[in-house]
Amino acid sequence: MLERSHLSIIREVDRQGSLTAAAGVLCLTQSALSHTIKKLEQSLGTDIWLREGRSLRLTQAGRYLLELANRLLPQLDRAEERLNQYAQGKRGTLRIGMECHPCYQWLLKIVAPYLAQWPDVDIDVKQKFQFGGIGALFSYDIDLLVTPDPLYRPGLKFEPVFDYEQVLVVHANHKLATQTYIEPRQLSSEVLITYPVAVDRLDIYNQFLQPAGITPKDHKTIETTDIMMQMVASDRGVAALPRWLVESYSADMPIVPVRLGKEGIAKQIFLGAREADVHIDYVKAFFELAREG
Amino acid sequence: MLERSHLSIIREVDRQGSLTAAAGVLCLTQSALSHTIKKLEQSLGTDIWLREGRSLRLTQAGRYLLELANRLLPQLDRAEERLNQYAQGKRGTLRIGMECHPCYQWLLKIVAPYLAQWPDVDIDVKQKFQFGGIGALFSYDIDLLVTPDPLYRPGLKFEPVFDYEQVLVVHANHKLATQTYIEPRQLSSEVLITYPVAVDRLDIYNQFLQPAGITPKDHKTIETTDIMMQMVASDRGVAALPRWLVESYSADMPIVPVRLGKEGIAKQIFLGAREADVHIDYVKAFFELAREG
DNA sequence: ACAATCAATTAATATTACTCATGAATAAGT
DNA sequence: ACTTATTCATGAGTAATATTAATTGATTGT
Repeated sequence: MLERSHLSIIREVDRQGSLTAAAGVLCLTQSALSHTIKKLEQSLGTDIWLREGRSLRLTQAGRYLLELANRLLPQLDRAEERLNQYAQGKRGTLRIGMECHPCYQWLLKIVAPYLAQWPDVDIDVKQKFQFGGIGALFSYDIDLLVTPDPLYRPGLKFEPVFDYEQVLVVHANHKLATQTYIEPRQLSSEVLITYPVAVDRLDIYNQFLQPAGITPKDHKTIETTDIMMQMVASDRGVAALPRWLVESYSADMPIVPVRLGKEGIAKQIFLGAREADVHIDYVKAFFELAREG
Repeated sequence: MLERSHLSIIREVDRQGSLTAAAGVLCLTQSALSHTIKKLEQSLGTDIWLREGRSLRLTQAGRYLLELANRLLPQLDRAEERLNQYAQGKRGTLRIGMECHPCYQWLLKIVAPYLAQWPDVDIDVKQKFQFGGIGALFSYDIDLLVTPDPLYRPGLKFEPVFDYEQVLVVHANHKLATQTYIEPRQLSSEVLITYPVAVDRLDIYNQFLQPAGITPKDHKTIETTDIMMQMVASDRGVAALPRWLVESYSADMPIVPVRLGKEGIAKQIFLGAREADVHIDYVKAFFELAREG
């Protein structure tokens, strides 16, 4: 079998011009080299060098092998270098899962400085999971999970990364726009726009409408935050979103936030990872940036 | 040091899904494998697999190594094959991939004089590629590619080797047989016979029918040129083929070529190879013969 | 709860690779 | 022409490494 060491020998003999010199560079005795190449030539069934006096000249097969060595060895060297980076936690791919539509804007703010700080780490964001975000973490489809519902299970670690208030967003001229806060029944005549996820995972349902036994007049689902805001801005319905997100849009659009219930709905977003991974440098760094941001 | 055997192990464990099975294929005991990979992981300083119960899952470093293995091992295999041929006094084997059904006839014309000129070179023709002809070139499954769609990428070299006109071939008594050229809509009542490849890779579709928004009455696919010609000769349908090919059949069969559109469809066939190979004398010679032929 | 399967471990053994000492051939110096 | 130095090849002994067989512990499926 043609091994890497054989290719190294062929390259080094070519560079040094003699077995003895090559042996020195390769940290072997001349004898060991001589034995090795003899065995190699036997196993290949063809000579690699023509012995001319006390010097060597490559055969055709030898030239071919030298070419191969010059092509493959650098790749192997680079691979080892990279593996070393993996080993030291300096390089990797962070696959981030998002279970929270409006968090995307927040993530972007974290990712930019992160990429600058960790140039050898790639980031990949996924938003669909067959068995939920937790399942995706366990099955190694993702490495980090951004979610409002942490599920504390052995092997996983979650940490709150930011708090916010979930508010109702309505058109500036909407009849609810001037209220300090609204009650559930005031939504029974409204069109509610939400992201397309299961109803029981929407805070406005499970923390506001359902306890009061209210359903809105109509319920529409929209994938993207931008479009959702525009629907609200054209008074086609109301939506429940983070206050900070609403405020970032309200400068450009006729929309206003209204508190949901007297106390408001307080929310937290968590960042989760497999416990086994949290000690990795570039994972740890992401948590730190997330905590600050 | 990352050796070839390590890459083989990583690839085989991935293929077989378990150490025990891989050990069988690699002619090792399970224990030997376990020892080897443990040592490898230690020397790399990073795990390659996560042990989950009794199964293994690749880490990021492992996935990287698997990729490396899939890229390098075929090259090493190929090299050994080649050295074996050197050992037997052969120059090598030219493995030619064909991505163009009717080019087979053209190839045969080149191959005959080539074999006479290079008695020590064997020729092998392949027609199916898992990841396309370009992929087959990169992964060293083939050395030359005959294709109508050259993809100029670093490391590859393509050269046009012949031009021809793609024509419609119809039965001699067919109503279209006497036309100087035909328009797309004239095919809407015809049965079109093509090779079994994706529609968007057929010139008659993407250069003739689709721009005009026409589809034929029916579409049948046939593997072999001979049968296709016989179908046309028995007036069961029409086909689009190179003019020179049609003319080589038209002496024996009642078929005639008809121009597709006023200007006709001009086509070029390219011969491609890895840049690293084009200087090899017997590869260069093939290019030269192809250019002349 | 049981049998089956898999990976890890241990200790003994076999194989391989290396070194040292030496020899034969070649090139260079006097 | 005769050293002298250098280079590669060889053989025997040894050190290093790889492999095996047997066993354990854990996990999975029935």
